[in-house]
Amino acid sequence: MGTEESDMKSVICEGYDSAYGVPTLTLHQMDFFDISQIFECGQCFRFERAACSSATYHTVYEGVAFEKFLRVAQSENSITLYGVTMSDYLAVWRGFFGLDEDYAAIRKEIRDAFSACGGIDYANKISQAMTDASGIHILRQEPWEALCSFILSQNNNIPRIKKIIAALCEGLGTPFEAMGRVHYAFPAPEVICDAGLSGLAPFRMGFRARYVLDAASRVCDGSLNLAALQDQTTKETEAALTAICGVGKKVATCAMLYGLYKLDAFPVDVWMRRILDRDYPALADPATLGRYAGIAQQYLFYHERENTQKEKLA
DNA sequence: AAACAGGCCTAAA
DNA sequence: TTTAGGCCTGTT
Repeated sequence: MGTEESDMKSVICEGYDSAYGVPTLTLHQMDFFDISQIFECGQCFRFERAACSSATYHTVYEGVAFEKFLRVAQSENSITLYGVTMSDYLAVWRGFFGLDEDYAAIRKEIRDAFSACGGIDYANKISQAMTDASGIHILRQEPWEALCSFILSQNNNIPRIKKIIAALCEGLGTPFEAMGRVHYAFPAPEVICDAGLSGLAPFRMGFRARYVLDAASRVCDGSLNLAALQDQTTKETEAALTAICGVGKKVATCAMLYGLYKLDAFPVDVWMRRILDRDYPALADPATLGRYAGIAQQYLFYHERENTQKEKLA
């Protein structure tokens, strides 16, 4: 779907940052892209907002993905990636950020799908959410990391999920140096298998530890092949994932949307249940929302969280 | 202090 | 096939 074409819309400039002593890549004309929304919509647990004293940029995030550290800064209509060359960008970050997708076209398709389900009323409601959350992209994360992360997310809150994952990576992940600091890759399934329950204990996963371990052992013994699942249908993949102890429909759907890039996967958690019952009662099955249903879900989720936060402050 | 947090498992109807 | 409890742990 619109690969080269959508890239043409942004102008890419290679540069150098003397403060960090690293190459940079700046992408201009970034429509429908907001790192704050992307990293605060609950899809990713390893990126945090960083201090930003620059006059050029208003927001900075830092984190690790694909065993690489990334610092990314955003201004009104451009982003700068630190420590990134053009080949890094093409190999990793372009896909990670979903910059090969045409979000304008996706949004149109989502609106049409909602219209087909509930008429102009539903179309207008989803359009409102898409306007408020217009900078959301679904990240292409590592399958194993996403699966683990969402196993850990169950009956848990985001700050603690982040804390557990950070501890897990520090404890078992391979360290590497970048931009003057030490960072940690997400530990491979083999490492988690070797650690066993006792090795995982320091990370305070609680009852989720044996779930993570079961997932890891299935990957290690070959009964679960995450890479192969990328080519399977969403339904087949869900069956394979829910075979893991501690992985139900919701966790499996998150792993598919965020880790296997199945954009039609529509996770229904307690929040989404509430939203659907209240605003889209005629929508019996989210699967009818088409191939970008998962992105629609993300718009709805972010929009809802923003509004409830505003209510709290008021 | 009791309840809750972006579910899932198990036991019991 | 659907429905209650309980679950590790940390916060409010």
